[in-house]
Amino acid sequence: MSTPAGRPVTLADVARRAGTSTAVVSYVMNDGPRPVAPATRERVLAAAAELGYRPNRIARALRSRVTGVVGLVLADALNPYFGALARHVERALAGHGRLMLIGNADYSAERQRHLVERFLAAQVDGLVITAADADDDVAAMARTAGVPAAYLHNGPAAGQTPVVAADNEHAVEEAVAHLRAHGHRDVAFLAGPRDTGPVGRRRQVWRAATGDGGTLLRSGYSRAEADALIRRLAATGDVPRALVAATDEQAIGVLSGACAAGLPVPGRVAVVSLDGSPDSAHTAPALTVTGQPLETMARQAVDLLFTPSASPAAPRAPLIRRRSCGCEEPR
Amino acid sequence: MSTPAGRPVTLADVARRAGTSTAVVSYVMNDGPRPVAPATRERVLAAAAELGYRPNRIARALRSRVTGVVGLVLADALNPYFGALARHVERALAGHGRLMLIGNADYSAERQRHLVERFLAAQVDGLVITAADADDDVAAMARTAGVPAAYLHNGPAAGQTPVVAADNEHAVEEAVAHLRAHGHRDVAFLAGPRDTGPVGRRRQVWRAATGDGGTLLRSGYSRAEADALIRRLAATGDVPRALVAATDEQAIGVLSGACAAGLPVPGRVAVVSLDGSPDSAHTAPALTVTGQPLETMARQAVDLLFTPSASPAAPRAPLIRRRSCGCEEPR
DNA sequence: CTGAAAGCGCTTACAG
DNA sequence: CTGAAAGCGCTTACAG
Repeated sequence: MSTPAGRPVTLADVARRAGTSTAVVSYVMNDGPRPVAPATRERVLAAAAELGYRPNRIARALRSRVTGVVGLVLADALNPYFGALARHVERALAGHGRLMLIGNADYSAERQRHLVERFLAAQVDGLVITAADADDDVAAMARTAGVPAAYLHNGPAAGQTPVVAADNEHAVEEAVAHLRAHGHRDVAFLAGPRDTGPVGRRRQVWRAATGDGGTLLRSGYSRAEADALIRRLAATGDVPRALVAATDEQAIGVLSGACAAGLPVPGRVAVVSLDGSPDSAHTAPALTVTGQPLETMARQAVDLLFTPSASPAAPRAPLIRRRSCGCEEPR
Repeated sequence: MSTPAGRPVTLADVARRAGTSTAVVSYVMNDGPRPVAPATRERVLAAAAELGYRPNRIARALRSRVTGVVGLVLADALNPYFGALARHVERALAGHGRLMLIGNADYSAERQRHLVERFLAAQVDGLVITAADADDDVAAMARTAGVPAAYLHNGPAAGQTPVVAADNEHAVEEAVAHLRAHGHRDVAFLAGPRDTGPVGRRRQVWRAATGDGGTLLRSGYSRAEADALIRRLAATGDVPRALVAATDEQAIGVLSGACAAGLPVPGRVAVVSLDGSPDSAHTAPALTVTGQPLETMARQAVDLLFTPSASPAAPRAPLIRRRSCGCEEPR
């Protein structure tokens, strides 16, 4: 709706129509901070409705220094794990009445930095960062600007900013123990290219849990790269009998590579994955995973923005038994 | 960076330090609209750097009526098809120097309306909407507010707002023809619960292409529901020999259901899917799809915001031959 | 080429 | 309980 002039309706228009001041209109639109007489309130509400008044949040933000917007920097928006995390962050923010600005760093430290700069320029009320590069403590820029920030899933452990992540140690131990219970002495591990971040941590815990008893495999984090690795290994008969994949994307690549090479899962190679994003329940065969509590993680990170405190205890990722490990699938 | 007082650095601070006016500082920060003497420009730039000045985009937005932010309303952020679309929209917007506010409607008309309201209140410069409910022309609210909008993938055909979508007619015809070429006389179709939006259109085109020669199946749009359908059909031996799935999510559910039921794909049931999101290349087996040109679609929708015109021609979704239809996979 | 000043649409002390 | 007015940090005619 707009005034006859075609100009958007402002507070002043409503005040004029209701025969009162802009202060009073503001008080009724915001339910405070001063009381308003019921009769006046009614007049204001009626005027606002008649004119189709929609408050300008930008003007409000400039004056009150609260934009109602929080920025989320994602390492990789195309990865369903991060996609699910983003969805949960949006929902947690909606619970606080906040809108979400989202930006994708595509694993580039430079883009990550650029996004944080732009979000701060946009005067976000807070920043959630799933670090693309944990060596660059971009949250420090937020702190300097007085903007609360939290890392989610991955972030520099040494910095001042809290890092919310699942209990990866426990998850890896569960995964290895479960494959052992299926009778596998050697449990291989499919790691990323380098051992950084939470995925690097998973690799270390696996080594501690298996001693010298398992093969270390590496591939990029995409389905395509894990798929290619398995096909290559299949050509020489070197595919392990049991495997823990560092991420769901890699596990899904293992499944498609094994399928293409004619290697049955779990018969020829048993697989357990460590993310547990929603997708993992509907692969062929269904993936046994340690299910990261994404909703809890997202909520913890968002809550940290509004009530600053130390990093909360890392929530556990329970083992979800499905078919890929060798368990019978429930019907 | 901030002033000694701990207050954020403003244009006025920079002007004071550079010994000039705020107008001139604004001219150099924005490279216009008035010329500035080179020497003055240097002084301003130096002062800004020394103080760590970061322009307040909110203040700029209030004055200039340009926020630099565009809103994206998504029908379902957890669906990789929409996730990939969102990623492309973000990238296209970055090309125009815009940030992206994102909101998830979860297929609810009410939430979709609420998000558009909030985005308009946030004074977005434009709105891209993948409609959750094409019966409710929410873009009309944007038009009233003078904000450009475009529908992407799904939107009301009758409205004033352009709808960008792929050429679904051609895609379905290609899919059916390809399965026919593999020797299947009967080509079934897995549709959604109701025939609305582009997916409903696909169903109609399939019927036109097959006449009475194929079975119509229906399930919800989630992997889980398609998975359950196939298991149910398998129990009675009613799984078709060849199937076109309306969406990737359903096709992936078909794959996992068939795997669980011991039905080989493509041997027992050949599958072609109509989305072609990135995921579809790494399923087991890899999905043959008609690959929607998501990047082109996203770019078209975004460009429409900045240079209004009629809906562009629907880009085609080429058939991508992989394993699930019965083709040999390239090594 | 530069500066003084108005104004974008709100919120909020302050005075009544 | 209500109103007149200052001010958030910018941009941009306007005058010089």
